[in-house]
Amino acid sequence: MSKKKVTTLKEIAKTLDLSISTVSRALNNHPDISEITKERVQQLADKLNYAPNLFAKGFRSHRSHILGVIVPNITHYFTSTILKGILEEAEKRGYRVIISESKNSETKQSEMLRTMCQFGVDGILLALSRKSKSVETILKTLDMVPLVMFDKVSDKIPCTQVIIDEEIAAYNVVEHLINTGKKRIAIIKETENSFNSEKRYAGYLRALKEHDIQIDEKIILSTEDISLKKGRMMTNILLSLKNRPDAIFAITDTAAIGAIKALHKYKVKIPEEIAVVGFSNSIHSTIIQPALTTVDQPGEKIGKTAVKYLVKEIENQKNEITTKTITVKTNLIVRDSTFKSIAT
Amino acid sequence: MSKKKVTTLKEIAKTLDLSISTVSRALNNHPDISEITKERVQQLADKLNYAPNLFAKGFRSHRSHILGVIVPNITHYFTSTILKGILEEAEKRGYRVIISESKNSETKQSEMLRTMCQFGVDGILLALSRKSKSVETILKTLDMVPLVMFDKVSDKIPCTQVIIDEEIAAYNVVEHLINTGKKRIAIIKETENSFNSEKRYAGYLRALKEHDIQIDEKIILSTEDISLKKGRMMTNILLSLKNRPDAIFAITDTAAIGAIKALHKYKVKIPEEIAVVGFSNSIHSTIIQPALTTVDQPGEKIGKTAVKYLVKEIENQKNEITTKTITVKTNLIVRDSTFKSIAT
DNA sequence: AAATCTTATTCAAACGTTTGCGGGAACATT
DNA sequence: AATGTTCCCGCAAACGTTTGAATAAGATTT
Repeated sequence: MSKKKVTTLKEIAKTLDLSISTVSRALNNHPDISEITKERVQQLADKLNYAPNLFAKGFRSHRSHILGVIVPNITHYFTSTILKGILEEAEKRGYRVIISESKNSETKQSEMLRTMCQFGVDGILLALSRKSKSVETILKTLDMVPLVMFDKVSDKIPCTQVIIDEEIAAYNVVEHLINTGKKRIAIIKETENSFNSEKRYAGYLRALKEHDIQIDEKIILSTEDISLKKGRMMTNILLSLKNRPDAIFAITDTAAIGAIKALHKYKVKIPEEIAVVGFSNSIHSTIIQPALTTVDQPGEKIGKTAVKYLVKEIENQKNEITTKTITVKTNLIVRDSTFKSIAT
Repeated sequence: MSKKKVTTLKEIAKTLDLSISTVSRALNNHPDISEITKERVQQLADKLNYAPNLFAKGFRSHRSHILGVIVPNITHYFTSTILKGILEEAEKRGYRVIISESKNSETKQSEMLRTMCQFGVDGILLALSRKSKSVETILKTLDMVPLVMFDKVSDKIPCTQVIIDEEIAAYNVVEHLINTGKKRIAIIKETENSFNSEKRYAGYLRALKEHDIQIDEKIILSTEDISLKKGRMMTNILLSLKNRPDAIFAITDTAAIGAIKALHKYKVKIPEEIAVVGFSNSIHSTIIQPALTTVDQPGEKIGKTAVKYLVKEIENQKNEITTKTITVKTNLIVRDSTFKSIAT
């Protein structure tokens, strides 16, 4: 029964005995139109529940007021908080958002960039899929439509990027561990192809150096596809060392939880014997026992900021490429896995 | 530098010395066009990277090939898995998806329905926000555009609905508890305005009745806005009873986790003294100790099914209202919180 | 040889909106 | 009375596509 009886400018014009253009201008508050006709038009429009045909509009103006978002996986909690921010900010600014999952496949990602361009989005927000080696497609879309990257970015792409202060965050983590008396801090990180992991690792190294702590390769563990299981496995390795670490910094909350589970199994006391820190402040971090010390990444803020910059670029006529990098501050959240509060 | 140098039919027509209509028909594989011109046109189109202007197309055909999705909260894991399914199925069928969060506000939900209609989506997928009392706006949009509801639905709205077998799932939960020897099964549910909670409660009651177990109002607890904290509070109440339950069925995983935390605090053995079951198979359920027995809801399948039916309705010319209710099967996942496997 | 049918193509209208330009009316200025 | 201004408003083109109807040329039938 979808009777699509939509009102158009023509109808309003006819019943009010005006021209279409006058009606259009009246509704757009054009100065050429007298107040009284504006009033008449507005009233009838309201009564008839007039809504401009977005297609006709976009068709003429070459503006869709749609933003495209590509992320590896919406199911990931941190990602979903970013999306929340994106949705809110976009909506506030009169944009719709279409979302696609690249599922960590580079070919899928490229295809999506292409179809989104063709679809006519006004701009694209992109979080890189893992192992995005070739930036060619991205560069190509870059001169089709404004692009802002967030979270997972690459310095090979000249565009504005919204990220968190990975290096500083990691530095703070390690410094916190040192402050609680830890001297032998292990790290569980990803292999080189993860941009974020590398930066966190850099923060780890700097913190150790600045606090005059020897770096020991034996307790620097890398893995591809980091996960809970991997965190557990890596921790098992650490436990088998003659010279065990007294703290584990896992580059990811899930890996940290894996670490905690492994420590539980071997009845290692957390944090007394070995402290554990994660990264992300995922929802799990308060579920696990002991509650996990971690780095809170303000997802919504990242999303909002990214939209803000993208819209600015869209509405900026000059069409210049901006390559600004915006860094959003993180927060170290100290919980029982590194420092037991009196309450417990 | 966004040089929007897009190829149009006109260009192709001119360089090939054909009319625009011929080119259009050639690309759409119209039988009137000779094979050799079709070939010529196709080749040039490929070379020039021609992509039809979606606005012009939608403008004429009144089809946007966009689906609108409204959910209370994308951040909720179960919801995000549904979205994943929606995205995948929609993409496969050539539709884009725009997503909005109603944030459990009915007014926001109404507004979104309105703006989505105005925007020109071809169909809407809706998960009701909590406490959606007035279905008026929904009914109104219902005769503007095809609508399919999922997860949180209402029987007051005549449309196809994709849900899970809440009642049976709950029945299975309770039966499982009975099979493990439990005789005094408490339930932590939501107050009446939650459709799903009511159905689960019905399953609970039926299971008890069919197994000749007395229903005891003292261990039937309701709360508004169920949460981890509420789960913990309710459990505290249960623990304070003279006649404690030997199992707790929390209508929600998070509440179940709250229950487990409360039980931990009072050193109650799980499952020996009190077993705990949740509902959702959220990611937390394997993080918590002991791992939580829960009901797995196939989110992706729900999403895919919903899209399937919506698209069918969109592409069905007859425009009849269908009010089918599709029930997707759930799976009881037994873990340590009700039945310890030998391994542990 | 005229009429009819095929086949391949073109014409032109239409979708709903915006916008530059032009024009008429009213009013003020010379 | 002629000119200039200001204020409102209408005309018509344009955006890119699809599609029914018209056309032209060639093949087939009468």
